Amino acid sequence: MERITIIEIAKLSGVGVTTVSRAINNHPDINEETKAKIMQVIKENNYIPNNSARNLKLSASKTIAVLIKGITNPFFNPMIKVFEQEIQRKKYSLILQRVDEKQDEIEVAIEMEKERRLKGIVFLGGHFSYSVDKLNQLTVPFVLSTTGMSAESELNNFSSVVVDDFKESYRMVDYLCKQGHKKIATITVPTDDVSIGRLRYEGYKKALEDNGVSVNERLVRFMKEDIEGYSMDNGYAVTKELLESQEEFTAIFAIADSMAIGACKAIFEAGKRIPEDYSVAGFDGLDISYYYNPSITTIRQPVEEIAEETIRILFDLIYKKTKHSRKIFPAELLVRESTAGISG
Amino acid sequence: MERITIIEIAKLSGVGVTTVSRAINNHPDINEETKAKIMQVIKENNYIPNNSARNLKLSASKTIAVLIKGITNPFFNPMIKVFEQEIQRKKYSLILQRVDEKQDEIEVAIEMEKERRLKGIVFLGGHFSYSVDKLNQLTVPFVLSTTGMSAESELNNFSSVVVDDFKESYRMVDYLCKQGHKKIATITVPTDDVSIGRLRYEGYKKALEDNGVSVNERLVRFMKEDIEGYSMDNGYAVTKELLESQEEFTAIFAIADSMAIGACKAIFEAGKRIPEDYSVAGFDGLDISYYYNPSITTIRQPVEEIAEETIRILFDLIYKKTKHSRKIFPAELLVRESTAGISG
DNA sequence: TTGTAGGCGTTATCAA
DNA sequence: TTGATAACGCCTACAA
Repeated sequence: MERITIIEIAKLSGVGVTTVSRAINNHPDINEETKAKIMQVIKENNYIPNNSARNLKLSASKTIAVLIKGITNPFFNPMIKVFEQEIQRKKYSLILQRVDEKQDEIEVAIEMEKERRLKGIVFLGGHFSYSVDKLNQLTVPFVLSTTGMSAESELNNFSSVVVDDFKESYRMVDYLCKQGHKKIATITVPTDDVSIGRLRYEGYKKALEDNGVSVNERLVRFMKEDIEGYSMDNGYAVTKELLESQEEFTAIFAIADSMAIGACKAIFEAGKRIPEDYSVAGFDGLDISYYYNPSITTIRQPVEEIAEETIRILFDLIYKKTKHSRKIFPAELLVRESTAGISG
Repeated sequence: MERITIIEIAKLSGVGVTTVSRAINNHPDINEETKAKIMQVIKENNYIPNNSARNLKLSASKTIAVLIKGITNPFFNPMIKVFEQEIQRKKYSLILQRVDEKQDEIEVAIEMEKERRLKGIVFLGGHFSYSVDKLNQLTVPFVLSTTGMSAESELNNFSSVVVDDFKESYRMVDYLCKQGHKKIATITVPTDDVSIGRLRYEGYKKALEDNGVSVNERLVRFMKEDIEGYSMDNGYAVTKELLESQEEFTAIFAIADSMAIGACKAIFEAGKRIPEDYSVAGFDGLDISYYYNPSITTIRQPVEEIAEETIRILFDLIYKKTKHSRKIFPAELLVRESTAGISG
């Protein structure tokens, strides 16, 4: 099976390559009959234009790339759906690109921009390490969506749509405190981590502090490095260890729903009940946090709205040449079955 | 920020383009010093080779494409990990390509093969509709992994790695029957569906039959068309309807774990218990089926092994020019908390 | 309405 | 060890 080019098609159709090109790309100046005939020949020979050649020649294509760090995270699923839908509605096409945990998303983006002639980029998840000279290589507009950022100073340099991880985390832990909990464990990221996990951890600490509870280091548990981060397995392993340590606690706050579910399993295995013996709280608002038994108290991020706003901003950037804009969505505290108040 | 080409780099380095190309691609015949100098210039100018031009020129690249139908399905997560790992180990690079539910994966593959000069392709999930002339357009080796196939006759025409969905489904329902269940409901795919869901449904019917139970149409429930297929939401909605129908049953077999979880929720909401009032069984062996409370009885597909075998076969096809080979893995019946026997 | 020819950025051939 | 140059397949002035 040899590859067939536009030239063959032209010969077979008895026309010039230009005409074939016109037929393919729906150009106006072409006789309907010749076009039909050409399309016929194309069908018969299973001709498919070579995209590399096309991209090489074309200066721009109507495509948006969405780079996802952690594509296996179910948190992104509803967002991806919105992206597909909205981008299609704008008659653009979407390239979904997974970025490895260790990969530098900006480098990937730079390369993609050249190869695919992108019109815009969405960075989904991960932590955005700021690097001016790299950023400057990105010539097309981009928006950060649910991406962690470390310092305030960075905020004005690019567009982003996020929730306030610190504040929302604070809200959850504050709620637990108000419910009478004083010994609140947490499953969080190692202290050298700089992702959103870090912000959620800070919120935890501040909430305890404001409620007159001092942080008990032995109740602060870090994700295991040798298990996939933010996974049920990790939450399970950490909680199991915590339970075995005999350190007393009445509630546990996992900085992600997935880990909260792992925590539940460990608690059940220890023969304890939720929420009678331990309250469990998560973060994100995954579907499974609702379906789990007991349903899990969590902070729901408005993922659809975030995704929609991300696209809106991106296209504003593309068409209206607007400046960077930054949107922080409020999240929602969903009190469900996995937490209860305590008296005493 | 203008795009910079190899020519600029050549000028800046005071050499010819060929030399620059050599430096980039680690060709042997090049002076180390000039190479170092060129690399320096490249760094300084943030030059990145244009992949379109490269692909256009190159006849082959060491890349494997994995096309996934339903990328949001957590079932594929562990498989993707294996693919990444194994393909990297072979010094190949991997392109993960999501395929829309409505898209024709073969067409996508054909286009990708031309554009990216693929060495091999893996089709993950979905249903493989057989089409000789399309298949013939695929000039590189490919393997179907956990992909549904409708007729026996198709089996010998290409390589595949699967479990026997019919048999494994049969095994589960047979187990339920042996546990004393006679009124077993199922959540399955609409009858016009031709995916793996179909095979699992057939297994259900056969098992009932062999156990002397006739199929009660009112206990055969189809996924809702207006809700995402194979989702918790779908399992929930269907089960809720079933419960409200007052039709009696003692067990429910969902052809996917996700739907089994939705079923559990509906049952809990109705104030019933699992497994005391209803047994619930799933299929796939997702992590969450273990973590759920109660843990869910399911058929675990050996996903890692399937993924490894898929890659092994693919590279055999590529290097050894072997003929099509077909591997069927046995799955495992995991009896857990969500099912119980009944006496009656 | 159609065709010719030049160029997109890269690599490979061949000669120097 | 290096460099000029011809492809790779497509699109688009420009010419007819």
